[in-house]
Amino acid sequence: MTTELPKAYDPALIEEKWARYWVEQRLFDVATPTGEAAARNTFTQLLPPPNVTGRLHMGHMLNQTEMDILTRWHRMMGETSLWVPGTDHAGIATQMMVERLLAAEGKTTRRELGREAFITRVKQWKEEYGGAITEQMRRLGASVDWSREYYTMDENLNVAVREAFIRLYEQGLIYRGAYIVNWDPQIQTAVSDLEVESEERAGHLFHVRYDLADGTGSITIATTRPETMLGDTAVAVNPTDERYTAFVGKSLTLPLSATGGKPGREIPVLADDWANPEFGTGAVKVTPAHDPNDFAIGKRHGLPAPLIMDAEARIDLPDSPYHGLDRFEARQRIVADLDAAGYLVKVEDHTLTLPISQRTGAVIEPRLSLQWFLAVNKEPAGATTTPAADSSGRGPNSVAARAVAAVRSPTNPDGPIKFTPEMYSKTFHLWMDNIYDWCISRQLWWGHRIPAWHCGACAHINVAREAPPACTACGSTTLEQETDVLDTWFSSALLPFTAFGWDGSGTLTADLAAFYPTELLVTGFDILFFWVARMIMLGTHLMTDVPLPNGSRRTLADTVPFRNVYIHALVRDANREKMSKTKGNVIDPIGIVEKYGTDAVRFTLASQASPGTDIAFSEARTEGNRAFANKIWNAARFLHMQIERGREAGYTVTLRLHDSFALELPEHTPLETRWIFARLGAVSAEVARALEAYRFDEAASAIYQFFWGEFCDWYLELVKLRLVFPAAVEPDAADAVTAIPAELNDVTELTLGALVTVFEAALRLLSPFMPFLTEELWHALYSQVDAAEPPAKSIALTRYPQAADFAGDAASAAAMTTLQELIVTVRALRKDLAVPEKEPAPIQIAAVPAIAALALANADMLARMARVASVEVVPQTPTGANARATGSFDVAVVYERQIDVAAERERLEKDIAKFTKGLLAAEKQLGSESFLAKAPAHIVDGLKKQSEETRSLREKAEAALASLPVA
RNA sequence: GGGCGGUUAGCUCAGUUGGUUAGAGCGCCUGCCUUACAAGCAGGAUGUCGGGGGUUCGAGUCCCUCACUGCCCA
Repeated sequence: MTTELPKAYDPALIEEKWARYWVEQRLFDVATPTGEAAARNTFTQLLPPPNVTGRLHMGHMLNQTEMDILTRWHRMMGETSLWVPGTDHAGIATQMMVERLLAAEGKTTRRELGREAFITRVKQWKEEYGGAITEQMRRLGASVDWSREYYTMDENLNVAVREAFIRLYEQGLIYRGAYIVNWDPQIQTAVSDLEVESEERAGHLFHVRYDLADGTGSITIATTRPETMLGDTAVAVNPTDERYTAFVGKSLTLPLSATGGKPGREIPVLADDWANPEFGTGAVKVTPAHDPNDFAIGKRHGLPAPLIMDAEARIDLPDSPYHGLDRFEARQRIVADLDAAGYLVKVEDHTLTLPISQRTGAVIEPRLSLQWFLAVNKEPAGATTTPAADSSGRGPNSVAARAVAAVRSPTNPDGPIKFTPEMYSKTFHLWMDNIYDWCISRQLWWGHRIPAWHCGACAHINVAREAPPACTACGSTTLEQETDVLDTWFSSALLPFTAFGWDGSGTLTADLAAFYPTELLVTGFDILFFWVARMIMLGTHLMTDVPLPNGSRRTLADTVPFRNVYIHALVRDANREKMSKTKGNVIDPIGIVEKYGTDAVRFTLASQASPGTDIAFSEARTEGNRAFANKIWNAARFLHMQIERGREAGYTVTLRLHDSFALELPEHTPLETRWIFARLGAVSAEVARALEAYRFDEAASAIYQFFWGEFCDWYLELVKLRLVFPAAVEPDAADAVTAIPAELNDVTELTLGALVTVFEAALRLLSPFMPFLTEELWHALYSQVDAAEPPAKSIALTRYPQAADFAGDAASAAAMTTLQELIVTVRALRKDLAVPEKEPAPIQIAAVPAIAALALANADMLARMARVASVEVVPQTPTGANARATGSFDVAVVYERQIDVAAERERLEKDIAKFTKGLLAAEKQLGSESFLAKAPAHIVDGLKKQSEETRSLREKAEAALASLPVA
């Protein structure tokens, strides 16, 4: 059965079909290798889990394209190539989405529904809609192992999260404490520092007078947040600030605090270095419960820290006239009242930097609250090595210290984890050097609940796997489970081992034995700290207990979650603007895919994915790459036609898949076929080199250049010379077949075989980049050649082309290059001479005997490619307007038509100027003693040779110019 | 304020440890509907490599400095 290829390439007709086929046939499922096979011929990657609520964006598509290219490449290189997909339960995002849903449908709230029912509702939502983003992944052809798909709220994750928590708690690394956290009043939870962005906004600096309690004077403070004065417990001035020295130790009466006949509250004036004499008035109010810096001051001076706002950031002081007001409303009222009471000294315009919640966009309210933290710099209890804290005071076995040791950098060359581009390791270390404890609790309902029970009697915290029957401290049975859940990133930090069955027991599962550490993590810079750093911290800490397959204890290098991290660029819009919903410049990858096809978009992303540079996504380039796909499509149609003709002429067309054919070419193999195999080998080597270095752009460009610039533009045109089928020679003649020499027949058959062999190999080369197109054409090709089944269920399961698969033939490659140069020169000359395109013209060539012979021997090639009527070798260099000189030959086109003298003059003068410039530079260097003495011989020789050549070219150009008629 | 990048053709970007006359795609100009492909073919134009200084026989590449620009952290 043969497959008819439609005339035009239409990705819509093929992509969905193959996407479905790959999933249904489970082609990329990986069985756990055991025994010998487990001995590390694996390539394993973990998909950075997209939020289950998410929709695919360009960043995902870039990430997945890169991961898929590598996965497919390693698979085709014969490795056990495993790519594990999954999704993240995304605590805040998911909870918000379901809350919005509830509001929209039934006008109920989470609280009205209750915790249990709400969670059930979230799970329902996930069942129904949570697959959207993985559906999109399937559409993109991601060659993942769907049988291993994870979800960070899966039951096994729950067990693992609990075990990890308990372990860290028992080691004294998890603790609970009252600290200032970033409070998001919209969703009413603490968020980590990483989840806070800062934004500059226009605001005011309010100068407020605080009077001394003894009435002897006043201090004016400056604040951007006057509403927090309700919680002031001091005013601080710098100890070196002479303006205020006399005030230190005295008491101030807090303005507006005298209410209902009660006297105003008194607060002390403190000396503290934090007060900046340069800023504002040099005196700052101190609100320990609502500002991180003030909190630190409060700690230093033992100040009380009264909370003045509730979880929604409304004033929460029942006795105050501001009770119940939103913080911004309270600000206005308080400023008005201060003004009315004469305390407001002045108001300045001031640009302030506001902390904004990344998830909700709400202004963060720093708030004192009880939270759970992971101590990152602390030595774990029971650590085996003696703590010898470094200068930073960080324990050598602390999670941060191990993570730092794990990442390779110029200062840490033995680190087992290598970052690409390397510069990110600097960023990583810089961040790690300043890291502080990670707030891991969230006041949400959706997430892994913290396994702790508070004793109602003695307040002891019981951390346990299951609800304990009684308090372990006092025996009371009044226990209440902690309501907080864990930060989403806590569970995703465990993924590199939970994905392979880690349950906290220290058991080495077969999957862990085979796949941990994973080989590579491909991700964006944005989650370097959120996720990458935390995986490294928890992996290097928790995996120490799991033995190696040989039973020995893991060293640092075996505990790391991955050995390589490739950080890719950000995809921006065509104008290099960051894509954002508010700007409305978000490019939906699915829309682009529908317009141009997945293959074209993948190829575009790959070809622009140069490390360290952001990608300005270009639709024009995508269009160009769709044209590339179309080009290949049409090359396939050409092949099919030739195979059909061959069959009609009685040939058997055999597709000899990477067997000896490409390596041992028969003696009568024509030049162009020797050349194309040599090129195929060289390109295969280049692609391998590029992919090893994550140079997707170079790999893509090498393949593009080969497929279009060499295979299509040259080889396909040249084989038309060879594919002379008996019926095609003289369709009417009865003796057509006998008119063809047997030798020529051999060449036809050989060329037909070479053509399909090269094309099939080129498809394999392209396949990781354009999996759909190549799958379609590969199957179609097998249906066209002799009836045998394809050697695999998919091109993705075949061998990747490698340099050693093809005959290298340097002599043929060089000869071909010379002929190409000759053809291009003749074409250009013909154009200058305005020879009509279809009119053949003779040429004259002067060159060394080998090149002259080459031209004569390949006159047929010249005829086909450059309409050369005949080749005449002449002893003397042709000069004049119809001649050109190159380093290898001089050639003239014999044609009488007058040329454009002015244009020719201009061209020659330009050439001469260029040659002269080059010559001058070369002569200057060659005339320098020190150059001759110090430069390596091959540079000197090369320059000499080149300058001789340039001199000769310049002479010829001058002669040509002189021979031009005077204008 | 601290840190890390970037500045190369009209646009988007390559350019390995310094080495011969700096490349690609897109766009642009000219001519072709050549039976695989007009989503194509052939030919062509275009750069004081951000400015200045230095090291070197030799600098787009290394160093200093300035300018502009982006990102991260305060």
